[in-house]
Amino acid sequence: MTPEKETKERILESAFELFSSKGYDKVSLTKVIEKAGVSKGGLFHHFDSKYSLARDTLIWWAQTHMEPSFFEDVSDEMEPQDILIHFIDFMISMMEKEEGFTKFFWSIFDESTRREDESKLWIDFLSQYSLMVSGIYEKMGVKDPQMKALIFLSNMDGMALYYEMLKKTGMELDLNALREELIRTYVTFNEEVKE
Amino acid sequence: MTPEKETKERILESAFELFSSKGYDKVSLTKVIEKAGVSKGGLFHHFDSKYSLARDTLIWWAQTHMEPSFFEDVSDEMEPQDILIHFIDFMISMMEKEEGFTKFFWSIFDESTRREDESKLWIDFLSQYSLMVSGIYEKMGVKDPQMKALIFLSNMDGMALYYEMLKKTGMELDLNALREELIRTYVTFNEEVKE
Amino acid sequence: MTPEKETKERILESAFELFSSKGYDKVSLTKVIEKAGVSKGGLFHHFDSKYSLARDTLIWWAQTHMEPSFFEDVSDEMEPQDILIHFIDFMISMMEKEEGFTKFFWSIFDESTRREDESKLWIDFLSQYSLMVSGIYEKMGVKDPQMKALIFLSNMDGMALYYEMLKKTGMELDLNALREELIRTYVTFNEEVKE
Amino acid sequence: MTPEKETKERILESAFELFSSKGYDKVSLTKVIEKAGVSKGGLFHHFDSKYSLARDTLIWWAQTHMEPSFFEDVSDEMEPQDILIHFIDFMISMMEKEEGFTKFFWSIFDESTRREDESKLWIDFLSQYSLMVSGIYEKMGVKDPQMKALIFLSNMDGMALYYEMLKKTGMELDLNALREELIRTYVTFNEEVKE
DNA sequence: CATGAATGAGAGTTCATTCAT
DNA sequence: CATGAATGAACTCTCATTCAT
Repeated sequence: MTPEKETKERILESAFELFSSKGYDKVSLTKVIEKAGVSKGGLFHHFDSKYSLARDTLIWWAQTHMEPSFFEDVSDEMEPQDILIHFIDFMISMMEKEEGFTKFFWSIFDESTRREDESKLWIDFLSQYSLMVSGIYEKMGVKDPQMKALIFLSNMDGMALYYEMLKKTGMELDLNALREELIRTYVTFNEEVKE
Repeated sequence: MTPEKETKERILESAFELFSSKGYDKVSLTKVIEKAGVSKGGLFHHFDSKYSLARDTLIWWAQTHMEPSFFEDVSDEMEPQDILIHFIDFMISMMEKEEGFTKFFWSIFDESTRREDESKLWIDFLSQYSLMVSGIYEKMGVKDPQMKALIFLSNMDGMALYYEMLKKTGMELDLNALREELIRTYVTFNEEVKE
Repeated sequence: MTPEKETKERILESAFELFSSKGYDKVSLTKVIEKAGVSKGGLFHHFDSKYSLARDTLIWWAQTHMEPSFFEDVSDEMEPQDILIHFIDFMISMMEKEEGFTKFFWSIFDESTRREDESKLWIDFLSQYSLMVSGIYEKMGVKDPQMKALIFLSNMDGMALYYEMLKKTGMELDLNALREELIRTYVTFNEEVKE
Repeated sequence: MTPEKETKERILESAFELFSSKGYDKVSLTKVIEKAGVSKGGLFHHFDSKYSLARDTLIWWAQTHMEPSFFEDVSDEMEPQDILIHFIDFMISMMEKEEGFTKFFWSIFDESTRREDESKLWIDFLSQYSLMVSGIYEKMGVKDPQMKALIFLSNMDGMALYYEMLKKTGMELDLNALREELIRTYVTFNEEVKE
């Protein structure tokens, strides 16, 4: 590895830790450089602005940490239901390991609208999951697969926020029970009755 | 009305508009006083700090605008399912009318965790809805009514965030289709098959 | 005098001294507040930005120091030539007393174009002198009075710059000789020969 | 041409364009290297500092672009008046073609005073024109030829600044009328009456 | 000769908060 | 009750300059 890559990566890692635990507005670039062990100028040599640092950090993290760990266990031969369950398990493990990711995502999305960043970043981000899930629901014969997918995905995000809130207010959430109820809600909702 | 009340209320209204459209961090008290037409000192006469202004604004708004409009149409004699549908309709109308409310709520909750107090406030806030919804699911014979209620509520919040995101990225959401799919997911999930 | 006025005036005085001796770009707001004995916030309470501080300082100084001292000795009954001589004397005394004024003026004008400040400030500033001088040349029967006025005024500015340059390079300028040659050039240019 | 010369010349050309259009302080070396297509290190290999780049750029430009085009049409056999007219025409063409040159010159002179050296440079620069013009006025029998020359030269500079200001404020200047009035002021001032 | 990563002091600006009036 | 002048720490960002490669 060249020194360049090391520095940039050190900044990205520090930035991710800070942004995901505090959110965009509560992180100062001074904190980032202190954590990364770089100078002010060093940071701006690699990133144009705070916003572009945050956006690049999000993309970098999604591409290097999130997507590989999600897609490596998903194959086309899997049963639709199993992919949904995999998704649920994946989100639950994300809640546990990368607590602030949801907050990070939303705070940067929020900033992007303020900056009128017209990139299709967010649509693309959502689309890859939305298409997959709606495809599954289509196979499962659900009436409005796209809407179902949207409800499912928004619930994953909402749940991650609730998980953090409950944790911070001192309430433990039984993740196993959560998993089972999510499966009942989104996977086996019409099987219980059938059988 | 005494002049004092008028001033305080003017501040609360201005604060709500600003906080809900921009979020806690992006609103400066200078903007609030300009909108409310009061002085800096006037604001600090009524509120101890920016945080307490935001918190009081949230509570005030929930008590005067949200809760009355929610509970006025709910009675004990209603069918459980109808209360759920009422809840869904209420949330959808909130999404339309008070766009930023969810963002406002979360940004202030976030801020409160930095202050390490007030956690009871949020538990109480959540509880009144959580208890009601889990009570309904209990009557409906759902396996884990509390978890179902949590999933339902977190979905309402997640959906509100998605609604804003989609709107800002230029995508329209068919609220009628959303309503029907939410009803299928949370109300009639086991009826479709029965009949 | 109210305390408010004192602070603002202290800032304006300090700003004028610094801006006129160093020029817009070489003055930092930190230097201004140190000289004025105010805090950063105090400065921004009275002025919106560095540029508006500089612009307001220029206007303030022109209105309180320059224009009164110029116009108090000018009356409508004066001979046209005497007004021109008064103007020349005035400019020479400005060169001596307020060395950097010309540099200050041009550096702020330059900044204003960068900011696309569309105010008619500069045209108004120039116009009041231009109209007066061209009126005089009209009475004197000069062929193109407006152009003559423009040449005269631009020479006053150019001379002020040269005066500073020569002083800084260690060369003294005989102001009496300058005055006489300026009078020959702009006032009595056709009299020498007549008589 | 060696590659070195090409690089250095590319830097000088880019630097001149930028410095003359924006002035010393508003040009960053990053802009210069971007325009010239060289690296940071490459620039500092050829020039010791920003100031020395600017100073060398000014000298280079004067020697390669300005002086040749001025002196090539001037010969010792010309009538004194014709040389003055040539000077006026030259300045007017400079105003049109190389708008920012005057601003560039003054901003670098200003910078040099902060360095407390190099003053000889500016005296030499001024002297070659000053001596020439005062020599002409001596031949023409003017009372104080040196002062007249100084007034003439300072007027050329002042006029260039006014020309830019008027242009930026949207006012067109009739350059033919300007030329004629300048000739009346500095060349034929005592002829009109004679005849 | 040339590169570009890295530095760090300093720039203009924002903002919650205080307090004399 | 209300005013708004004043504070100063913290913010994002710029820049000339250095130096290992």
